[in-house]
Amino acid sequence: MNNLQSLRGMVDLLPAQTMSWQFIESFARKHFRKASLEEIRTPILESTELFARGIGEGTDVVGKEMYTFLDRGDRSCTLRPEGTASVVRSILQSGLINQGPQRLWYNGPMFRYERPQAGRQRQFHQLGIELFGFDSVQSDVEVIAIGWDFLKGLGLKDLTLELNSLGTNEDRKNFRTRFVSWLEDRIAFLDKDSQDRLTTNPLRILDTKNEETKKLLLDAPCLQNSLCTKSRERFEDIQATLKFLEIPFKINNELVRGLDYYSHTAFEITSDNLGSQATVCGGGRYDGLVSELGGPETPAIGWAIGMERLILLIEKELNLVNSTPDIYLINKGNQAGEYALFLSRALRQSDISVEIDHTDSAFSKQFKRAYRSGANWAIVLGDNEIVEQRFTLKSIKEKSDSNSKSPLFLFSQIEKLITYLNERT
RNA sequence: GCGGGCGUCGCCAAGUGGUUAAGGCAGCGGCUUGUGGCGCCGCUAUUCGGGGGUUCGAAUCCCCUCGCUCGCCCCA
Repeated sequence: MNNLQSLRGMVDLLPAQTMSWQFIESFARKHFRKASLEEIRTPILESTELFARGIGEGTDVVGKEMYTFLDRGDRSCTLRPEGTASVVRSILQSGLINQGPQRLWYNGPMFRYERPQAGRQRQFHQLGIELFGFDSVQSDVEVIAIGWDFLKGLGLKDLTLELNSLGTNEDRKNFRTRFVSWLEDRIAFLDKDSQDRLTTNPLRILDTKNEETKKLLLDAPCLQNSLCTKSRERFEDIQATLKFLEIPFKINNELVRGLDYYSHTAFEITSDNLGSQATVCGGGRYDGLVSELGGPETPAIGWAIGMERLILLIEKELNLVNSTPDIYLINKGNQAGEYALFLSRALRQSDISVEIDHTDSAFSKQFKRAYRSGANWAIVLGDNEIVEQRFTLKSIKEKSDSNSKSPLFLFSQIEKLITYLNERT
């Protein structure tokens, strides 16, 4: 291997993959348009402070996963690790926040300094939506439904919607106090990771993978019991509304989103067809974020889909084929090459896609490539055609003998050819 | 940051101490100055991720290093 390689965790999207990406992106645009969401595009680079304040100093993302550096003016800059903080900053800066509720979507690269594995890269892409200015139960459910319908609409199966409520900041504070003191009494029975988290991020202990700790936690105080009546009723309303819409879900009380700004509704859509990183869509409500970043108190809710994970599912569950040209233009000889160029422009102007063979190699080779190109038709231009002022059209797809007697056309009759092709394809 | 697996041609690979490193795909040329997935013939790695060591002899054994990959952590 030479040393000109992409950086670790930064991957190229080769022609074999871009078909799937385009498929998802165009489906997303249609889907979001129907949901009356507008696209927003924000810079990839932001001030470090935005993420530190928005995501939370104590989180792993801010603590050890950010691509942060000083620019030439000694400002601390960070490649965005997620989209929400930037979107909030943008609507505050532009004043959109004062123009009524906002319904937005975005799509773009995000960066986190982690060890790559299946379904995780250092540069990855998130497709997300954010609604600002709504606090109703219905707005939560609409956001979930938009995500659910999007993934279902793509044709994916084996999806599970997992749901939890984190309550208000107040609820979580109360729970944290009870939970930590309960754990401190049993600290000796905790695994090492959980002991560490007791001081850094105790709520995440609920997510432990350690079997012993899991058993221990069965008797632990749970967040649900610390929710105030209002929070609890709200969560029940969410569930009832999802049932009304016939969107299946599973309550997962261990679901604790890793970013500080979440409150009330938290959800993930997972798939069995991913590796250990099973979450394809994650989101929730974050009523405190806008004010945290200096704006007016504004309720907000959204989600993000990991594009690479979605691609994994699409490639596994769907069968997309790369596009092929309509016509492969075989030509040999300098003059034929010039005519081929001329002809290709006329055809392309009529929305017919054409691939020209520029190799000037033996006709037999060019035919082989024509076949492999996947084109339905081949046009042959050589000395004979030049002399006789015509070209030969052959069907590649229908390989019958009659095609060798395909009609001939004068150069001046390109329109006839176009009509003919349109009728045949 | 911590574990496991793996690096032989553009791609997929066989080869586990002994003379010139299989094979397949793709590519190029020919059989066939101009007609189709096939067939046949020929060409394409002085070298096995990189560096050092052991040995008469290393792709094969040892050490170091780089990279990829899967998992932990965490998240999309």
